[in-house]
Amino acid sequence: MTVSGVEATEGGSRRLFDSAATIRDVARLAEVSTATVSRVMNQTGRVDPALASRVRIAAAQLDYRPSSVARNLRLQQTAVWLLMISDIENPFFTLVARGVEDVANRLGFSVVLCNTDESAEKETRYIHVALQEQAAGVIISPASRETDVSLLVSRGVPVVALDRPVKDHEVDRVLTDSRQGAREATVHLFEQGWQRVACITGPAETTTAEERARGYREAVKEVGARFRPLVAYSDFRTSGGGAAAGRLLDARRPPDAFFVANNLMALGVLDELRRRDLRPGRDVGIVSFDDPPWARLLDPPLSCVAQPSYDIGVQAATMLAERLSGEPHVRAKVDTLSPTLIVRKSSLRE
Amino acid sequence: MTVSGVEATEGGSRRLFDSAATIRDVARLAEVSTATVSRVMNQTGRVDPALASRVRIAAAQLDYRPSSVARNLRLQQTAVWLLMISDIENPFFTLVARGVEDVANRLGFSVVLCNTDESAEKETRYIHVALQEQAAGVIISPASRETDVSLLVSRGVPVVALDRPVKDHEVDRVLTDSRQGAREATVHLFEQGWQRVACITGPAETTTAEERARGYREAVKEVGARFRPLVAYSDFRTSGGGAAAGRLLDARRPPDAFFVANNLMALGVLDELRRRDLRPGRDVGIVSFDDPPWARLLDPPLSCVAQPSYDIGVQAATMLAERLSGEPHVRAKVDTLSPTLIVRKSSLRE
DNA sequence: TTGAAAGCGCTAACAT
DNA sequence: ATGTTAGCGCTTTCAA
Repeated sequence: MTVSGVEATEGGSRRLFDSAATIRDVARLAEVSTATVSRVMNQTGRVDPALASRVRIAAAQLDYRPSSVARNLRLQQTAVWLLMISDIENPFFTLVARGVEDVANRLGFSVVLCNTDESAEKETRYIHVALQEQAAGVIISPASRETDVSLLVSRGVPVVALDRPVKDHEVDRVLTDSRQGAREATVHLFEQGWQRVACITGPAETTTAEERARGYREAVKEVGARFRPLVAYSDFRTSGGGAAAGRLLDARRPPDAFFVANNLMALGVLDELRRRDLRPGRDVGIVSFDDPPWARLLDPPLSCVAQPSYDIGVQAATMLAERLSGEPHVRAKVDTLSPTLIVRKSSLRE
Repeated sequence: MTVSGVEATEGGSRRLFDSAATIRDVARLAEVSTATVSRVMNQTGRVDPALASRVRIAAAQLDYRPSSVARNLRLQQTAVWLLMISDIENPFFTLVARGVEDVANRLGFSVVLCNTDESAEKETRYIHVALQEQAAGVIISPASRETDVSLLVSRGVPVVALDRPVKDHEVDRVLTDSRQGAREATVHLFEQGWQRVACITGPAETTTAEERARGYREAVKEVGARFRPLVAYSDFRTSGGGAAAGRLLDARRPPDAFFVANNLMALGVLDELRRRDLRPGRDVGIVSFDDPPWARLLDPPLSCVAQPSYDIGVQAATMLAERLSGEPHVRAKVDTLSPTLIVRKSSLRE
């Protein structure tokens, strides 16, 4: 933006916009040096109370707000965190974002939300943005396990991985025990008497997708099911989930139950089931990862593997804050939170 | 963050982190002046092809990325837009955000998402952030009609209001015709034979809440209903919607149908109905504003007044871009989009 | 076409 | 305790 706009007119110039007061304006008005103004504003160094109050009055009078741009340039650091999430439309991530934001704001940091859309390219772009804008720290839910944050790490920008780990093992991370959640959900479905439980998971590049498929496979083995695990890889999106369910149901031996690896895909699966007049709890069993706000409202209500989304955000933010204030040399911290199986009617047999 | 970290050790110092290459490093390596490097990087001014390629090679070699912080300070402007939305958990706003983002990115702007939580205080804080960070422009969904963006306007920062107008009438805005949508929805409910249609709307400070209540009232009058309009003011949140529904249903003469002014509150209302064993389409009629992704999945599916959310974002972003490139003196533009009533089973009588 | 140099607004080392 | 001043990395005028 143009902070101070001056328009040339016949015989002179006219102010279009107020221009922001600078530290020099304040210094002039308070009849002190800019150094003193800086000291007063930042509460650094000792300043005579009389001078200090003159400065404060001048600042107020001019509605002075320090330019963070200039400050950042001088300090070579900002108070901004970049939060890169893979899908802003996924309620799991919006809740995580809230957790991050709440902690960050309390500590005086601003959070910039970036949508990577599970795209490695967008991800790379945003990593460069973080570098360019001198982000103080980055919290990222990586699009794939190949996501490379070494650029950030080598420049000394603390990184915390969320939901999924990154290639670089020296990066802090907060994860959900996907495997365990998936296993519980699958075992539960078998225990309810469903015979052929299938799994619809996300892209194979993501560890969450793999771990959830793995937990499912373990469960299939554990209960001694007499069929090969049925795993459909999809994309963690609504449409993908529906399509995967369609394919599975069209097979020669269709499943009679689904463990779906996230809430967006569950939406698609449910849609497909409805289209085929298959009622959860009667014709098919279904459990989804995540516990979106609408899960309880469905008829029948949707059984879920709930993650502590908000807490995941809080935890990640806390870790980042520790890195920023603490020793840079302690080993990477890993925090694994446990999901909870919430049994509702969609997984029970009527 | 500390871009270049040097740690003192016994008898020397050791680099901890790579430090970013600056324009001077590139100039030195390419054996040209910083001015030339700048000209090459920005494609401004003519530069001898030989020099230019030397510069490009040097830049690549050093993995040089211009510091946007320094650039912003020099130019007194950034390429960042602030998008202030009132609730990140509301799918309406996340879709809007996508629309804004897509346009912004195409034009080379970054979008910073800020959550105001319908709080005037947070809103004010973020307005100051925008000023301090020298945002190129601001798109805001104001918490109330008292929201004061004059600070931005007077400093020449273009503002576009979204979903709701702001006090200052000279601000561009893109709105949905709430009144019309509400009227249609209410009339539709009456036409289906529901007798006492109530309205659950948002905070009275917001124009959307008022307009939706107004459309409802007009409809009540229009159909010649023999009762005073039943309007419950709530907070646009899930819990608030449920509470409002509870109060209405506990009254001496409870309603038999609801027009709910947003999707979050509808979630709460539906929850409350279920708790009371009131089935939409059989015991009560219900239409909600917004068309969240889960609306079709409910049983019965939820009738909605759908807004073109994504397009609203696109439109707002386009307006902002026009302001940034165009004459600052044209009058405020207002764009009002029409919502669409989508009839599903929740509003029909079985 | 190219380079030297000023300056954006701020902080901090140094001098007083 | 306060002021002077250099300089963060960049763009741009001005001079060559």
